[in-house]
Amino acid sequence: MNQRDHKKILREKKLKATKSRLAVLQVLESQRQPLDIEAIKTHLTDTRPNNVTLYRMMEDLSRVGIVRQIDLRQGRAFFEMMPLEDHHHIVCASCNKIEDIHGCILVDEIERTIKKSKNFDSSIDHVFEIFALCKACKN
Amino acid sequence: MNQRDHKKILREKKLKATKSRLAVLQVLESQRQPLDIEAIKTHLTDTRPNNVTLYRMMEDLSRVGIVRQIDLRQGRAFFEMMPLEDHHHIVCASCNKIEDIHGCILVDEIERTIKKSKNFDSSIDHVFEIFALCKACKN
DNA sequence: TTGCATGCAAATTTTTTGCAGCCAG
DNA sequence: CTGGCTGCAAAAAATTTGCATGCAA
Repeated sequence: MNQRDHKKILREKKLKATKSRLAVLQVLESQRQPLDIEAIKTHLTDTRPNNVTLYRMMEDLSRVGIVRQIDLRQGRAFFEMMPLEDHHHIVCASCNKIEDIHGCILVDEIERTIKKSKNFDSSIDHVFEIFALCKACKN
Repeated sequence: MNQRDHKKILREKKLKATKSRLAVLQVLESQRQPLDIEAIKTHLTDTRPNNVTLYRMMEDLSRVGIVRQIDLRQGRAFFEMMPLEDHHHIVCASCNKIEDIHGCILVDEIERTIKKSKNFDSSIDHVFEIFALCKACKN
């Protein structure tokens, strides 16, 4: 994904392709793991949007499905690019190490679930995180 | 689950069976849906622990696995009794309505995932929430 | 040009910390 | 009795709001 792609994606969602947004998307893309607001700022070199802007940005990007919000039980929100191929995380409850879960088969499960639901008939997004103690922290 | 059971559960986890804790467990048990700190207080009739106490309580109860923490993307933590038979939720991204997902088959998926992991070999807990727009909010 | 985006200041909300007093075991 | 639990005050951290200015389309 290069900058041109991100511009296109933003435009399709009726969001302006501002420098800040493109920079943030670049960071999320390259880091390949959930980042909180501070971490996003850390990785931004030139353009350094205000925290308020970042919060509003992440809200907008989440709403239109360009990024997704992740809860790692650390008292604040984390974000990552909405994955093309779905994946999730195992999080160490002690040192917060994150390992990706690939090849997840939840799509079918979600389909089945929605079909049985009485209030819902389609899903926007989902989260699936496993919390555990990593081998290192067990000692 | 009556009060005697809760006492036993707390003792087994080396936590004292105080009035506050028993009252909170009673609330979580009877409400059968994730509650935040304010909601827990609302449902407490006589004993009304301080917010600080509630935060510390939920941390302890989560740590030992009596309750589990849920993220509903509402900017604060929700809690529910750790379910005997695993279940999860579909949450409306607009009105926050919650519907339970029963008969979830994630246990096997988690087993498989942990087996493939290099940093982890067992799990404490997991979350699986689907976010969607409910039929009412789609209009 | 025009309205969405951003920055700044300030407020609000959520969660944590320190310390003194309390009560379950 | 005694160490874990709780309350109160206060601080810290995360997130939101209002308004003036800026910039993408």
